[in-house]
Amino acid sequence: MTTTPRPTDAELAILRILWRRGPSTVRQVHEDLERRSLTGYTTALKLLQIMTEKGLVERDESQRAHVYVARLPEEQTLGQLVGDLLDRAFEGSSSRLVMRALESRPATREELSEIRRMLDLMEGENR
Amino acid sequence: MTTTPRPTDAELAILRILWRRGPSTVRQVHEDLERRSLTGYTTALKLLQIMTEKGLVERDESQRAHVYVARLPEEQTLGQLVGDLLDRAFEGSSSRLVMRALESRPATREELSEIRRMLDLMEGENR
DNA sequence: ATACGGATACGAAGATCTTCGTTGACATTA
DNA sequence: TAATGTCAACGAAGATCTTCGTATCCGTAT
Repeated sequence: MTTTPRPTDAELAILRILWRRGPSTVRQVHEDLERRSLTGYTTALKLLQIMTEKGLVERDESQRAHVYVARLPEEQTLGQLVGDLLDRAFEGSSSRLVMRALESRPATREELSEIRRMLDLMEGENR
Repeated sequence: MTTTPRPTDAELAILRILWRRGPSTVRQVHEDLERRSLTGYTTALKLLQIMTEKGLVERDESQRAHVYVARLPEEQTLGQLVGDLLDRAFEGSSSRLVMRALESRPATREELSEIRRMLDLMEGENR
């Protein structure tokens, strides 16, 4: 029963880096982070330490420069985030959420057909 | 240029009540709120005061019991929330978000076909 | 050994969120 | 008019978030 808290904005930014890069040291995360925001090295370090306490990441201390990894796969965490928003704002109705998503960021034609493919898949499943 | 900050969890809960009930007094909001969570009257009051400062709600002070209204329509605020999550977590790709939504909360057959209808609509639009 | 450089640990400050107790204003009623 | 009850205002406490400065540890090169 390993339930992790919802990551904060800053934490999510770091998770995204870890998902993309794989296992990384603080320095690597910080360098990546710096591209977008101007934050100090110790800020990244502190966040990673807190995220370790929360169970959002895992730390390998066998090397001098500790190596951090996201504990949950990207899909799972993003699914939780969406599910959370679904509950908090949409009364659990995915169709309402999808409607808002498509209106707020009009999808390309490719995306639309990709979504259709997913719908076909889902319908096939629970038939 | 009326940009409102992203509502917090507690603020969103109140907005949802206001969208559903329409203009409401603190007492009414509190009674509604109490159904789910056990929070005090002054908590609801304080939240509504802060939300007024932030511009999330508007206050009519002409009566002794002030009357509060959500400043933005539900669709717009939810659209902002989804757009925000889209940027923070999905690199703006709505199809990826839709995929996560449908996997994390399998939709009913009715919802699925409703989503299809929306897709048809969208495709029709930007053709 | 010593000094240097790169790394983590610690602690703290300021902002924001959530909650509530207390106070004072004001209207209704006895 | 005095008592009672309802309401908003205020302030504050505790939690969490975000950010850093400083201290400390430790390997490596002198």
